[in-house]
Amino acid sequence: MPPASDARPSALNAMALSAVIERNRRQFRTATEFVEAAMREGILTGALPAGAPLRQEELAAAFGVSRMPVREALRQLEARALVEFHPHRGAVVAEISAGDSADISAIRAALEPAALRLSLPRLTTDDFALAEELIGEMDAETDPGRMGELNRRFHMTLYARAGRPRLLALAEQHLAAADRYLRFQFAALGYHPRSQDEHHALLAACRAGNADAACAAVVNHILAAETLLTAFLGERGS
Amino acid sequence: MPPASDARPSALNAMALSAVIERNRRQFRTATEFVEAAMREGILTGALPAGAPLRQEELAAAFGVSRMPVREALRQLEARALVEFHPHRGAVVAEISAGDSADISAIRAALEPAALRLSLPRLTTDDFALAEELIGEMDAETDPGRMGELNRRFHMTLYARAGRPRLLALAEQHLAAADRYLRFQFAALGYHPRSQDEHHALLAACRAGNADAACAAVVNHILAAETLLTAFLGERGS
DNA sequence: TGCCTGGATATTGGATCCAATCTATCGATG
DNA sequence: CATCGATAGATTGGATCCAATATCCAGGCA
Repeated sequence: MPPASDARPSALNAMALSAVIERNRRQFRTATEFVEAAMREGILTGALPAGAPLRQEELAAAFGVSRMPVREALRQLEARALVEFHPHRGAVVAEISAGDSADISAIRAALEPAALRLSLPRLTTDDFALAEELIGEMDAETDPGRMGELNRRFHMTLYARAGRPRLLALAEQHLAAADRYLRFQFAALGYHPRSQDEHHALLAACRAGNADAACAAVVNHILAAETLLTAFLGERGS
Repeated sequence: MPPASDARPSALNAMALSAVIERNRRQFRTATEFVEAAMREGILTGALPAGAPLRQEELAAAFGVSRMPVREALRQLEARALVEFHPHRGAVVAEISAGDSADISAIRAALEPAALRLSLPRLTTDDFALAEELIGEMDAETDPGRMGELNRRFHMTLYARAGRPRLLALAEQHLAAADRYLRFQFAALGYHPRSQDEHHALLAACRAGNADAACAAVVNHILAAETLLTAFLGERGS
């Protein structure tokens, strides 16, 4: 049953998506790619909140295409566990939960140290400089969306030299998925300053070339955020 | 005219797919699910070889459906990196390469120990018995397809109690992807008996409740296969 | 003779149309 | 008055149809 009153708020606020839409209408060769990218960004940034019903007709109208590219995009997102299909009842944005958060954290805690260990020996001083710059930008950032983006770029900068495209894609995918949760926490609790300390510690270990310490720092960083978030989600009973 | 001089061998041999098709036509609620499952199995089992062009019309005819479910299925498989789209040139089964194999092995070597570590404390004697039975079946198996299936079930049995659905799905997905490569090696080199020793060692460590040893055994097992395969693929220059 | 150009063909990408089915409202009945 | 059932509406799943584009082959030209 939908939330009692408020029958169907048509949770798709075209407003939130319009920014994504307008930005890069021409950037993609096919409409399907465009719709897929826009919807993924919409889900990850929270413009499409968890549980929101995704009506094909509505989305098609919002994107100015027919239902078909929307359907194909939804299938791709289903394969990425970002949307769920219910037979003849349509698709909804995948729900978030404490269990799912723990799941994603476990995956991150497995993938990211592996990527870092492969990448670390090949990182250059330019990479370190970029990573440090990104930490600095995070200090000044207040918008959750930009913060997530900076955090993701910081992490991926350190992993970038791993030379394993699939591993990196998987890591980035789950880093982005974690963003959904971190944004949630960010909005409720505000920015946790210890995170920045962890970023500095991680970068320092990388600069020192200490792979074990760096990997430990990454895992610690991931699990610390997870602990914080689990407690928060647990309290809300969600 | 479709046949013409048969310039393109139409690498899709409906013969190979028919087994998959006939087996469970009724099992799926939607045609898209059915096509997606059948094609995924076809790719992973090698019935659809790497590089094979996937003509929508042809697949639709083979499955007895229209092009639309095929298109949606192809999009899902694209998201799983099993097929590649070339604009206006169609989709092909994703190529295999030494680099990709190393990529998948790196992912497995990261995910599977994590899953095992979570699962190990909760494994029951029944689980161990099933795992041992699967090893036994592998001894007698000669068909590469069944062998891959048994190997996958053996591994997943040990991870099953991790209680992390996404982590397990990801692990199984990459275990299946690795199967594509192992089948390749299997056909060329025959079965490598040391693999069974590794399976026994892994199971023994699990039974002893020694998480560190078990994880080390898994990683060793994965990397040993990878080393063998990389050498083989490297020789062929693929 | 070799290369470039142009048209024919095949195949995909996208739109529209139809059928199946789930939801919801409204009415009948115990 | 509550509960159950039927009918109407909405929405998805699938099929067919049209447009856009890449490939292929033939023919002309340097």
